[in-house]
Amino acid sequence: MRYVMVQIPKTPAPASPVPRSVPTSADVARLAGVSRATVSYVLNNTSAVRISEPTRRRVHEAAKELGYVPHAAARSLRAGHSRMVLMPAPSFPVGPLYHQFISDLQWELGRLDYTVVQYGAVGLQGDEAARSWAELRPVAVLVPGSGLGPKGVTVLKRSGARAVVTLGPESVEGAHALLMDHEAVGRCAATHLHARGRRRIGVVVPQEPGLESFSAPRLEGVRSALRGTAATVTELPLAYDEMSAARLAARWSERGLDAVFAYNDEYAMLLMRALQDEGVDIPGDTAVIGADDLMLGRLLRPRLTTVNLELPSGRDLAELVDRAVRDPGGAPETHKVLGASVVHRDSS
Amino acid sequence: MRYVMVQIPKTPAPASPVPRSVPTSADVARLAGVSRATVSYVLNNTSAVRISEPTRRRVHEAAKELGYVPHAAARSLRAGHSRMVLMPAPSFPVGPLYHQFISDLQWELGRLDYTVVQYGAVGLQGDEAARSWAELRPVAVLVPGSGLGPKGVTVLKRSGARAVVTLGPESVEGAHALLMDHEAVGRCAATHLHARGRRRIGVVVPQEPGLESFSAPRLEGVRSALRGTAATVTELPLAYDEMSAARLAARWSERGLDAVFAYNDEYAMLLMRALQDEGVDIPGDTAVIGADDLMLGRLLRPRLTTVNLELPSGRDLAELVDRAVRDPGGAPETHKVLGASVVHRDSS
DNA sequence: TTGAAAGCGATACCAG
DNA sequence: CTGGTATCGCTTTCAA
Repeated sequence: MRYVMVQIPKTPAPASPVPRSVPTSADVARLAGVSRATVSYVLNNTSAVRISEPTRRRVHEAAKELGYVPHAAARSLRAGHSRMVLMPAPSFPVGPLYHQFISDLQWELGRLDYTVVQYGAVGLQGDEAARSWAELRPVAVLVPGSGLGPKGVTVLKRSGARAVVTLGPESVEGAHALLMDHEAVGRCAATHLHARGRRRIGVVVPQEPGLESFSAPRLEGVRSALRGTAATVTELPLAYDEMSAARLAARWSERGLDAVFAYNDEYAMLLMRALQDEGVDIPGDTAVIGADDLMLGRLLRPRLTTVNLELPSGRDLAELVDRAVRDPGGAPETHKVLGASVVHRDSS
Repeated sequence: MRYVMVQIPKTPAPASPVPRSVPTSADVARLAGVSRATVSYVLNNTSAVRISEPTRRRVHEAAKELGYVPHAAARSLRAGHSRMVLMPAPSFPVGPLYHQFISDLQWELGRLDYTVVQYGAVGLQGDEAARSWAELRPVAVLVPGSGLGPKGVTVLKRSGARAVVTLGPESVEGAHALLMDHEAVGRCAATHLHARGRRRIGVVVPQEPGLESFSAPRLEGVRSALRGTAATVTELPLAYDEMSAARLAARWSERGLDAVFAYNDEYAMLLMRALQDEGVDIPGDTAVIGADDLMLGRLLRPRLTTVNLELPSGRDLAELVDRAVRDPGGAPETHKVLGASVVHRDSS
């Protein structure tokens, strides 16, 4: 049942009259009795020009009185460039790890005097999306996931973006790349399980949309790590709810799996609980390993073994962006930025 | 230890030459052999004017050849308004609930032809921040949390924002408000615990910064629900790590608490595990209740009792925004938008 | 020390 | 049907 918003009756609303028009620097100039140029000089503290103290005061007072706020679009139009770093808002559900990363990044870019803008470009696909980003004339674009093609990169560069950085599984021609090597996550998990004697290995693949670009390489990583061994790999579709987990667990013994890599800790916890409820002994009958090293994984019993992922520091990425902006001609850099390492606990 | 980005050696980079200048509609006009006006008509499908088919083709071809992308800032400068809905990126860590809400909202506003932009204004405080938002001349501003004062609202309105909506614990003069009544969450939890005979009630208060604006009202809600009863309320500071939880649990018996409301499910899970490790029986010795109704709370044993929060639908909020934009003179609406209800499981 | 004016890119009015 | 042109708000050169 959908929750319905309930309006609270209002005390006689003053309904503050909408100001007829937004004050411009011309209004400030008029009120202060100076020219627009002078206003600009004063408000921007232009050092190339000296303005008398009385004039400065008059301008500042006029600006305050009118509630003047400069118009960013007009300014950057005139300047011919902006310091906006655009980031399409990720369409997939992000975990705390990624959220922390974004926050850091915003902070660090802020320190370098960039302005970070997350753009909600829902509904547009690939090059369409790139076009709509280009309309904002950002100085740099940071694209998470794998939605950008070489064509999109060209569009962005042609429209003045001095740096295009992708943050995903593969690098794109012409753009800097932060390679999130999700295959390494799968390899890491698989190697661990194999080393501990497991041979019939299941891999959970979330059914939630938007996660394929992570789950597919993780699965492929498992496959590649086990290639040439006697171990088998079984794909296990799983939705993020208890029913789906129960269904999977109910027929567990039929599959004869002795280990499972569960995509991440959340799916791992879900599945582990369902298996335990079915009487499967963990890690005796089946080993379970997750990924992301969530705090909560340590709370289950047995404590969950996991693959710890280390994202690049926001600072490093901010510096990469800044470097690229300053030297747009430079060769695209490609960095591997997923430190994957097993944290062995009790579930494997 | 900080993970260091490793650069991968590049094959001889073609270092695509930066295009000398960004194509404008004038360039398109020149190439197509028409005037800028005609270009504008063609590319915007202006219906008030008929352009011959051959001309249209020439314009489209020229635009494609040059990779022309219109300049959003110039356009909105000329138009005198934009359809940008600005949302300061929340500074607090957001859960899956909130993330889903934002996604929905973006989608729904997109359907109404608005463009949602999350603005990373880290480091600025209150009215400073409002000023920097106003520079972007958004048509509407959606402010999560409690960082906006009446003064900020005025600044935004003066600079042309036709709707200002706050999404937080209290309403602000002049702005529409979506009241997230976190006190209700605390009241809900406290009432439940009290009804089940608990009298010495602890309330977890996270030590992580940025959460005060949620935790304080939740605590106050507990207090107000128990006012006039014999029950006592004890504040329990807790950081989100196992050590902190263990420390708290170690001295649990001294406190003689028979119930705890743990801020949310994550803190509840953390604390519950620590208590169990100390031999505290749940719910026998101490009842535990969380909030947010996370999937993972159902995985612990005993299953975690929680307060389910229902956020408004993105669609409702999108419609509120649209309504406000169309009728900026209308009285500010105030809606209560947190449906809080106890989900009773086994930990209480 | 201050002011006049050009121009950033796109659009819409009014003539032709 | 198409082209000139004024205009949005701001910065910055050049003159005064």
